[in-house]
Amino acid sequence: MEQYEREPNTPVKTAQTTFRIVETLKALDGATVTELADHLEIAKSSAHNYLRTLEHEGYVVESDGEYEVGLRFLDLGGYARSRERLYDVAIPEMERIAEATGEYANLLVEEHGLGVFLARERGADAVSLDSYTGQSVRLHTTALGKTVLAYLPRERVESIIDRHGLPALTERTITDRVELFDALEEIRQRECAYDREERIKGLNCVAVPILYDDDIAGALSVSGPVSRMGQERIEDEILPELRRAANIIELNQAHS
Amino acid sequence: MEQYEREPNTPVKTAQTTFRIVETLKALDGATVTELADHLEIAKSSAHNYLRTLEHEGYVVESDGEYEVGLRFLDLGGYARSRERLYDVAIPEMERIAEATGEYANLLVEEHGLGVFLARERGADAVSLDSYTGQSVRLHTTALGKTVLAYLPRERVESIIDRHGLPALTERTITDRVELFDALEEIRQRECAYDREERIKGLNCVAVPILYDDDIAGALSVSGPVSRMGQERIEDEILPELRRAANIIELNQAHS
DNA sequence: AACAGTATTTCGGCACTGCCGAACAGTAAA
DNA sequence: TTTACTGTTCGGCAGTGCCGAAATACTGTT
Repeated sequence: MEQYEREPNTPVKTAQTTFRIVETLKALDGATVTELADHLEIAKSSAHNYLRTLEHEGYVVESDGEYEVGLRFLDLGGYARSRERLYDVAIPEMERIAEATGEYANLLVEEHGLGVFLARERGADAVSLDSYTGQSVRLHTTALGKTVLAYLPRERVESIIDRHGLPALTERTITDRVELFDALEEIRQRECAYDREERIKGLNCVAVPILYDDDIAGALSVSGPVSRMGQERIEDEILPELRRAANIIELNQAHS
Repeated sequence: MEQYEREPNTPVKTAQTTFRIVETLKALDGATVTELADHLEIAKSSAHNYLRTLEHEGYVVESDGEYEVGLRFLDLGGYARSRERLYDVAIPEMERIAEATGEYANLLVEEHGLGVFLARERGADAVSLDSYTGQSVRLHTTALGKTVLAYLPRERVESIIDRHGLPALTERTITDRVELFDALEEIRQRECAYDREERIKGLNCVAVPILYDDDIAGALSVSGPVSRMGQERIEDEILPELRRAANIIELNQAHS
């Protein structure tokens, strides 16, 4: 029996707080020493020491009192992404989709039970939403994520739900376990997933799986405003485009 | 007198080693517990504890013994980038350049004395090089970086050199202080910078500055193989394209 | 099967250091 | 000047990161 969760036996607590601090800076969209200390309930002096070292290491930037997440993380993140072969293979196809549909084309992979947007290609008519490349999202809140879940072994899905729960983002988000598994079953049969304003109001999304030797490698989607994402257009124009792209990507992934 | 370097008075050493570990994972392109311990000269048990906690926090991924930098960093990095207004403004112009020239269009900003590739747009003929979005590079090794240096106050440049030195990447890299300052002077007069195989052999690059209220906000460039980047083409086709784009970007940066 | 030889993981104890609270300094408003 | 708020320094204690050794798991080989 493979294990999906390994608790560290002797966790390095300082490393954990280090990342808690950076994540808090992100959540607060920048913070001062006292703001951070208050928010994390640690001494001001401790917050001060952490922020200063992080700044010195180049992972945090400061401008008159406000500390911010630094671009240095983009180096590590970009490197991690560059190692994903799926990324290179998918980009040209995504450009085609974005051009053909005019909407956003999105690529997502799973890591540690969360979905990570590996890439987004912007079409001519695409509305810019408050979403960015690299963003990690709950899998059950997007068409992309549900697609990935649908093709993951059931016990894996269970353990992901155990770990991350099923929090709601809009009133349409699936928050019930059995409801989710029903949806996943449907996705497997239809071989595509929908997101009808489950993550962001006014935004619809269709996704198809990208497989690799029967395993799920990621998911590909097109997203756009509800007004332009009617059922007819999805079935007649977008889905064929997505399936064609997914197929090419699957074939181009070298079986090493 | 503004200070550009602030040594933390009481550095959180564990936070420093945490990042040293992640950076080492990147440098070694993945490592096992023992490889990491050997490389950093720490006890295997310590390496083990760090890696496990980092994995548990989601910042490192493990697959049969090999630990790797995780995609989680892309979330922080992508967030940091999304906060840069320059990014949004520049993307459409960079797409135009990439399409018009067929080469790579690149955008770089400075942070902590290093250059960070905020974006790269790929043209039709662009050769893929081992470079990725977010990569941080030494400023003196690229046309983009030299452009930024040229428009930075002199004492700032001095302190950057003090901190990061002038290491060579190819035999053409500028490694001499006065030579560099001469080059910067020339760049200011020409209002553009060249990179003739100073960072990567076989690769040429032209860059122009993007200013914001007389301060340097970043630099924009086109890069391609030496064979296609002759002086005539640069001056007749590429530079006008770059200057036009830089101008539009400068105007579109809202002066708030 | 038994084995060596490799790796990772656990364990216990010491020294270090991360943590806090209080004192100090610097800034802006009253 | 006083007040109130920051950010910063300092010293001492408790917690924990660190190491080395022992224990366990994994290979592939004989």
